Formats: sequence, structure tokens, C-alpha cells
Amino acid sequence: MSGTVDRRIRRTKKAIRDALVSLIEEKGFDALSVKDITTRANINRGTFYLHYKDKYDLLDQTLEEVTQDIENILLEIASLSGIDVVNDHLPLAIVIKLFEYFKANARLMQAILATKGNNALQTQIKKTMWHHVFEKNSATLIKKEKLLVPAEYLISYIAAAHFGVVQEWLDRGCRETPEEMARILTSITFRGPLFAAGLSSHSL
Amino acid sequence: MSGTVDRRIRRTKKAIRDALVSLIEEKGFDALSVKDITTRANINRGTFYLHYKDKYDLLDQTLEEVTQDIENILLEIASLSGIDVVNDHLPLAIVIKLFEYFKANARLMQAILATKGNNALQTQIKKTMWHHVFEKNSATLIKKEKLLVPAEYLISYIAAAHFGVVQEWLDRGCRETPEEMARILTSITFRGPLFAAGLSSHSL
DNA sequence: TATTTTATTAGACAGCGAGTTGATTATTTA
DNA sequence: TAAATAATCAACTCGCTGTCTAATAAAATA
Repeated sequence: MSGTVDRRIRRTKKAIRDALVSLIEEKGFDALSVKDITTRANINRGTFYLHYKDKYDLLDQTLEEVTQDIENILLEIASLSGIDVVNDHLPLAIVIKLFEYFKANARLMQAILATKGNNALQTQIKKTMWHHVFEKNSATLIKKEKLLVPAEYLISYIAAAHFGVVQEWLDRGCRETPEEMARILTSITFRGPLFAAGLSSHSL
Repeated sequence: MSGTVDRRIRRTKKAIRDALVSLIEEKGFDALSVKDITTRANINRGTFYLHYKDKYDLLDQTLEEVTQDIENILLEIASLSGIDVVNDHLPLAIVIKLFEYFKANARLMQAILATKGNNALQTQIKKTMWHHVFEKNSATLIKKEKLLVPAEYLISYIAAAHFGVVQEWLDRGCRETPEEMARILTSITFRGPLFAAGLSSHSL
């Protein structure tokens, strides 16, 4: 049958991924060996190399799949055309879906974030989403005195910040519900000089 | 004489660090071995282990020293007490000094950022600075509808964003001067919902 | 300058994990 | 059931790791 992956492969890959996640939780990605993974996954070491080049390849593929999931959720925005994303009108339902996904895959997300940092996810998503959605909308949310800053600066700015929040939320055990988180992130209005805030605004 | 480090040690450590930076630029930290470092640094491999536990220890110590430098610059804020950091009144001179430091140590900064991501620097600085400076000031730059978000969320928020900007700036070859960057970061006023901005405001 | 202290070197060592291979067994799918 | 495909096992080479010792070079000290 085409389209379906051999059950043995699914079994093996799932075992490998589970082992990866639990090992990252235990000792971190750097300290973890392919042998560790295969031992915990109860598979032969040779089998691992049937599917992945090395442990970095495994991590990359895992990241890619997560990115794919997130992209699919975000792409729903594209289907809802004509939305004014500038002023608070971002579809809340989609953001909620995102947080539900994060929560459902909390351990995996944490493992990835702990290993590659927010940057990796942010960069991946930015890369894949750029042309799909953002190229069309020219929202102007950021006012500044001089036009010295390239647009990309500001993107990496905010995107990283969001995954910082997601990471904190996961680490704290998802105390708030996905709905609450979505509402917070879509409703927070930030006013004031960014740099000053970075240095001082720790308390509310 | 006490307080001074043996000239040979300084020589060796400098050679090691230079080798580290250039090797990170070439092949990245993961792919790089202790042997690579010592070969490029023209020192005996045993000498490396006289100073560092392994390559991770080397990276950590390097990061710590950079953090120390940055902390020293930032601590000048503490000496300028009574400043209203809320409304645009962050001492510009200090921010300029920061960017001058980044520029002067551009390759080192890039190597660290490329390897550990912004998170590491951000976390380190946050940790060391927290009690020195921020615990005193209770600036309220962020308005939101509900008080659901813990303060730490918002800190990791903004701090990461700044190093994102620094990284971009370095990668582009420091086209803007430190003064310009400092002015931009202290003058940019961000208004609007953060999450929406993260998704849409790529163009100005 | 002579002496002492310390850093670096060269080389060797065992150990481990990486990545590959070929023959064999087990499972799936058609 | 037969053909195709995946997983297994053992064995092997390779390079890097971290450690150690004796010898040497360089710096600090008095």
C-alpha cells in the first residue's frame, strides 16, 4: 500500500523519538549518544543509522515535523483573508489552537526548546511562513523616529519573544489554559521604549 | 607577584580562544573537536586539559567572561540612581557603550550567539543583574487586560528580542554605528498587541 | 644572575562511541 | 504463501577522549 509507512518503521521511529525526549530531559542533547538512544529505545544501533545520519539529523527531522505542524495551524490564517491583523483582530481561535498543540506536545516542545533554543523554531517558522502569509500584509505596528532599522530586526525581535513565553509556560507546567494564554498574548499591549523595558520592567 | 596571571597562560588561553572562534565560524561548535582546537592553536592537546575540562567548559568560561564584561557596563546604571527608566530616560551613553563592546568583540559575540543562541546570554545576564539593578525599580511599562502573566514571562520576552537585534546587526557587519543602534533601541516605541505583531509586522 | 617554580611538551595508554558492512532473521504486504 | 523489506547481530576500523609520566622550556623570584 502506498502512502502508508511500514508499521515497523513507525514503531521504530516512535521508540527513537521517545528515547530522545527522555534522554534530553535527563542529561541534555550534548551529553547524549546514539548508543544511549538505541539502548533506551530497545533497538539495534544499526537500525538507527537506517533512518538517521546521526543524532543531529534526528533532531533536525524532529524539529522539522514540529514546524510542519505549527505551520499547518498558522496557515489557517491565510484562508481567513481580509483580516485586519493590525489592531487586535488576529483570529483568536488560531492562537488557541497553537497553545493547545504546545500543551499536547509539551515534553517534545520542551526538549526542542531546551536544545535548540527559541531561535531554531522561530527561524524555521519564519522561513516557511514568510511567503505564505506575511508578504501580503504590510502592517505597521511599530513606530519609530528614524527609519534605520531593517524590517528583519524587528521580526526576530518579537517572534523570539513569543517562544520565550511559550517555553516559560511549558516549564511551569501549563498552569494557564491555552485559551488564557492566547487571550493574554493577543491582548497585551506594549507601550514604551523597548530597550528600557528590557532592562527594568520585571515587575508589574 | 600575585594577582597577575602567568604570561604563558595568557598566551595559551588567547590562542585557544582564537582557535575556538575561527573553528565555530568554519564548522560550528558541534562538529569541532578538542584536537581541532589544539592543532589550530599550536599547543599540545594535554595543555588544553590543564585549563579546561572539555570543549563545553571552554565555551562556558568564554560566555562567562563576556557576561562579566556586559554586566560591568550595565552596572553603571546602578551608579546613576534615581533615573526614571520608564519613559525614554534610560541613559543613552550606557547603551552606546554596550554596542561599542559588541562591535569591538564582534566575532566572539557572533560565535557565542551562533552556538548558544540568545537565550544563554540573556539568561546569564538576567541572573546576574536581577538583584543588582532590577529588584529596586518597579517600572510598569506593560499594560494588559488581565494580570495572568507572571513577570518573568515578560522579561524573557524583551531581553531575547534585544539580543536578536544585536545578532542581526553583527551578522550584517555592523552597518549602523553603535550610536545609531543605541538611539534606535532606546527610541523605538512599540504599540499594539505583541502576538499580532509577531505574525504580521515584517514590513514597515 | 642563579634558583626555584610553573607551564608546556611529547608520547603513550586504555576506553568509548561512531559509522559501516555482510549475513541472518523477522515482519509485512501483495 | 511468496516476495519484499525492515530489523538484528557481530565484527571491524577509525578517530577522539581524557589521563598520565618524564623531560624540557619559560617565567617569576630573590
